[in-house]
Amino acid sequence: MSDADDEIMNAVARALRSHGYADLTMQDIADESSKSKSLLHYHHDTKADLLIAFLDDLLTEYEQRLECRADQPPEQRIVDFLARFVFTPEDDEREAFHLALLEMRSQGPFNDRIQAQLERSDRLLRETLAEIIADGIADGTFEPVDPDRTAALLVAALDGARTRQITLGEANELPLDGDNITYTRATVEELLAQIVEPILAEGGTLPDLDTTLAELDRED
Amino acid sequence: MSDADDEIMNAVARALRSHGYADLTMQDIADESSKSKSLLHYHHDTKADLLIAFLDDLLTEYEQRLECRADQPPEQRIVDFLARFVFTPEDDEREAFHLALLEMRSQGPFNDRIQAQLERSDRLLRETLAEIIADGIADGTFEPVDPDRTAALLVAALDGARTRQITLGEANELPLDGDNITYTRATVEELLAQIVEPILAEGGTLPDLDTTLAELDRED
DNA sequence: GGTGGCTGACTGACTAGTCAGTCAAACCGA
DNA sequence: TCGGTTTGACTGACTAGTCAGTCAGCCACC
Repeated sequence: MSDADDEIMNAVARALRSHGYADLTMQDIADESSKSKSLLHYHHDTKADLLIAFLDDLLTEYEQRLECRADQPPEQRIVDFLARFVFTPEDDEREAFHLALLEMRSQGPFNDRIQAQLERSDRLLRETLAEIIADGIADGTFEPVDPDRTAALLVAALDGARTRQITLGEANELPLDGDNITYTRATVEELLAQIVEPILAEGGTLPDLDTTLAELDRED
Repeated sequence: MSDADDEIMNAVARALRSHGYADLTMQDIADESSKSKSLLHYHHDTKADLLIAFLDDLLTEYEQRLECRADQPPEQRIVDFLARFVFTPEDDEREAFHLALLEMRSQGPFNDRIQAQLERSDRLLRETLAEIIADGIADGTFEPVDPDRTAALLVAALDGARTRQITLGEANELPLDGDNITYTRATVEELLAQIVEPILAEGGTLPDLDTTLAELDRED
């Protein structure tokens, strides 16, 4: 990608973050970059084209982050996978990213091109997780369960937790355990304890969530 | 609510359904009713006011549906609660309703009034579920678990499943068990088997999902 | 005949997209 | 190496169209 295109995509992200999808104008995007509105049309014929390109960008980057770490054992990979969904409200970047994505998702049913991108992303997410589970069953790490069903449940819970954390704003902390904890964090902890732990084969143990989170932090 | 206001709300729902929140105009809404655009402004000063009123309407009705059935035993109430989230793509009405809600949700972070409504709804949802679980623990139906945490997990999974089913369109069936099954159905089945069943006290059994779905169908 | 519900015609603000033209760097033949 | 030419990135000014919101007035019913 060229420098200019890169700057445009960053500008879209910033504009989307401060205006939201519904109120987004080409001028808003231009204002977030050092370039003019005309340039946006120079590189992308229409506003719709620009937004599709942005979504494609977003999802491609997202997919690339999923691919690494395939060499780890299944129990580490699954904790990794879940841990990647945890974030705090302070992580503005992440929150803005997923809010933009959520807005585009809600436009899916009205726009075939958006929907196609979303389906590609959903399939990859579920298949990646199902593969980890299937690998774990094959090598005896996990008890035999239906990988597709378990993956679908985990992905739904992670998605829901993220959506709620994003849309419920500042006050989204759950007053659990006497302490405040984010929706994503609480959900991942519960999923590990209620879903993943019980399917571990006799004698197996799960990597610690905090340790994994710290490692992921160091990587990025 | 007056007849006119009722007609306006229905028109908003229909317009939202065919145009989506981002492209919705006052004229679109007027076109879906037998009234004029001016009338919309006569009853609601601004477009924002109208949409807030619509959201309030939506959530109030939603909340009322939650309240009934408080006389049932906890294991029936929890299956009821989960079963209410199951729907098929054929159920256009439901799908449109939740799509509209999703679009408004994604606007929450840009609009305080929307966000306040969303928070009220989230709290009610989680508290209702937590209360069912707490009641069940108190009367020995369920093993002692943290009601708030379990409720948060269940609500997140239900929300995520619904969002995915809505946004992934026609091809949203999961090819599970060799047969196609909706995201919401698969998730509720898994939640019952993996989360609810395990916290049932010794000797307890859960009501059948299909039976409960049929009963809910008859009620509406 | 007055009042509340309602309308059509209108307007000013705003928006996506266009277009003619600028400018600097790359290119190229002598 | 120099002059001229082309090219691609980029811009400001413009246009046609759309939108929310206004307003004067209509009309059915009290």
